[in-house]
Amino acid sequence: MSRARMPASPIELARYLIGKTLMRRLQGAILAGRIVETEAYLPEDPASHSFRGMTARNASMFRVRGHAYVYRIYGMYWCLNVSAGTEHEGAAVLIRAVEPLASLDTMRALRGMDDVKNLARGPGRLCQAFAIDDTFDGMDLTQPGRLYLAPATRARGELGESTRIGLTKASESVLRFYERGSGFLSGVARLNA
DNA sequence: AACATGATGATCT
DNA sequence: GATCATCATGTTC
Repeated sequence: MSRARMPASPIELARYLIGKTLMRRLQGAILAGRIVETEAYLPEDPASHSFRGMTARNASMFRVRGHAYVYRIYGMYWCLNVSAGTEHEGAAVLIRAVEPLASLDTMRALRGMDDVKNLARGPGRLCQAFAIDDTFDGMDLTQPGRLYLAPATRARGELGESTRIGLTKASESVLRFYERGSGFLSGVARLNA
């Protein structure tokens, strides 16, 4: 995916990434998923890790758009973001869910379960299904490698938007985006209408 | 102490 | 099937 074609606005990037493909090379297998749900996290956003400036953990959020920001949540899961905006801006797009497209059996093995609908729905599950951890933090996702972004495999459906999920701060901001009608979304039904 | 979560089991409709 | 409470767990500030 070309960085030049990625919108410089973090919110626009969150919308742009819906429908695009997340690719993962793993021991000869190519895992692929269609991004169906994202959230934007902005510099002046109390819920954003970048809100209080750059630290060792969030440094990748301050890179130019298209780099991975991976962090650990609740002591047991990883979450994958795509850095957004310009260098030093401090924004990111959280990839919250993908629709599995290829190497589903590898994902099933990594997740320890069979149901396709639940393989990669939710940021923690997604990272487990794609074997993503902190070794990916800071990686450029615009170039083919262990993990990268690729064009959509089919036309995108209608875009939906809602408040973000799981937040205590800034929970009213409408910064979550998803492909309407997808059967692979996280969150509750009323947020997916 | 809080946390950008998910698995599980209880209690509904 | 939906919804809700509970808890496991490590890092950050």
